[in-house]
Amino acid sequence: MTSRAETAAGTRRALLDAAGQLLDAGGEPAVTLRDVGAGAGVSRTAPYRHFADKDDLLAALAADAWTSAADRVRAVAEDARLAPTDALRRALAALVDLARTRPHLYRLMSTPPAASSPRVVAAASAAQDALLVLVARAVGEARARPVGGLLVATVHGAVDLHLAGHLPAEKWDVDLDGLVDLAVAAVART
Amino acid sequence: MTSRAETAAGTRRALLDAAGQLLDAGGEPAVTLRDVGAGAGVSRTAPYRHFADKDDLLAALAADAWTSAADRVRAVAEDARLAPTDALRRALAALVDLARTRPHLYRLMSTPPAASSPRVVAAASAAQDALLVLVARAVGEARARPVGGLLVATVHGAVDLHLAGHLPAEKWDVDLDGLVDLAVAAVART
DNA sequence: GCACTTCGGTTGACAATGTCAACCTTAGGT
DNA sequence: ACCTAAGGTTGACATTGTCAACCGAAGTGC
Repeated sequence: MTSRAETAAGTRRALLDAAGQLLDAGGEPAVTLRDVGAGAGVSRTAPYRHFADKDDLLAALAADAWTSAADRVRAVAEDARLAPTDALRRALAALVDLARTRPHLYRLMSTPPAASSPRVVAAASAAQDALLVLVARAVGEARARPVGGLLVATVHGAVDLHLAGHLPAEKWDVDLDGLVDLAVAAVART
Repeated sequence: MTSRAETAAGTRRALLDAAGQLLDAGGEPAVTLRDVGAGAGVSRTAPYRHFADKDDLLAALAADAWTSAADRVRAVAEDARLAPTDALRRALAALVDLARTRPHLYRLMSTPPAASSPRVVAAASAAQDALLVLVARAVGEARARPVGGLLVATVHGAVDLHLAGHLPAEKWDVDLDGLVDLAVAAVART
C-alpha cells in the first residue's frame, strides 16, 4: 500500500512542515537540521536524502510558500465580482497578512540564503505574474508593467521595513496598512 | 603616547573594519569571529572585549553604516544650490549606491540579525530624519510625513527586491534606477 | 521465484564556529 | 611602589552542518 515514493513524499513534506514550524517559532537560526529531522520523526541526516543541503531545504520552503501565495492571488483574481482596485487591495492584503502571520517565512521568501536560488526566484516570479494580471485590470495593459513594479516595490518595502522595526508609525504618520492603501490609491489614480 | 583608551579604540575600529571587509567579500556567513580577529591582527576572542557577542558586533557595524549614510544625506541637504527634487534624488541615489556597492552591508543594515537591535533602529531613524527634511522641502511640511514614508518604503523595496534578484527588468519594464525615478516623480507630482 | 540494485534511512565521525573560563600583562590611579 | 581592572590570550566545550560507511526493504530483470 505504502509505496516507496509515497512514504518518501510523506517524509519530505514532514521535513518541510517541521522546518516551517521551527522557523515560525524561533526564526532562521532555530532551524537546525537535527531539529528538523526530529520534528519530522526521522533522524538528523535524513534531510540529505531529500535536499542537497540546509540552504536547499530552506529554498524549497520559500519556493513552496511563494507558490501558495501565487495561488491565493489567483484565487482573488477569479472572483469576478470584485472591482479591479478592490481585487488588487485584497491580493496585497493577503501578502501583508502572510508577512504578519509568518514574518520569518516572509523574510526567507524575500531573501533566501545563498542569494541566488533559482527555484525561489522562479516561484516568486509566478506570484508576481499573478499580481501583474490584477494591475493590468486596474490600470490597463499599457501602464501595467512599470506601475506594477512600483507597486510591488512599495508594498514589499513597507512590509520589510515594518518587520525590521524601521517603520515607526509615529514618525511617518502612517502604518503598514496605511502605506499599502496609499500605494494602491496612487496606482488607481494613474 | 598610546594610551590604553587609544589602542582599545584602535582595535575596536580594526575589528569593525575587518568585519566589514569579510562581509563585503563573502556575505554574512563569511564573518566569523576568528577571521574578524585575524583580520584585525588580534586573536579569536578579542572581539568579546569590545562587543557582547557576534550579533552585537554586526549591529555596531550596521549602526555605523547608518550613521555615515545619514551624514551623506545631510551633506546633500546642505548644498543650497540644489532644487528640492534634485536633492531628494541625489540623497536617494547615495543610498542606492551604497546598496549596489556593498549589498551585504545594506542587507545587514535593513535586517539586523536578532531582529530588535535598538542601536541599529536608532541610527536608521536618524538617517530617515535627514531624508524627511528633504521631503518636506520638496512637498511641504504638511504632506511630508506620509509621502516620506511612501518614498522610503518604495526605494527600500526596490533596492531589496533588486538585491534578491526578484526584480527582473524585463518583467516590469523598469530597473532599479527607473523605479527610484518614478517614485521621486510621483512625490514631486503630489 | 530469485538475485540484485537502488533508495530512504541510520549511526559514527569530523571540522568549523560561537562562547565561556582561567590566566596573563600592563597602563593608570592611589 | 602597589594594586586594580581592562585588553588580550590560550584551552576547552557544546552545537551544528556535512560526509562516509553501513543497513533494510521496495522494485526490477531474468
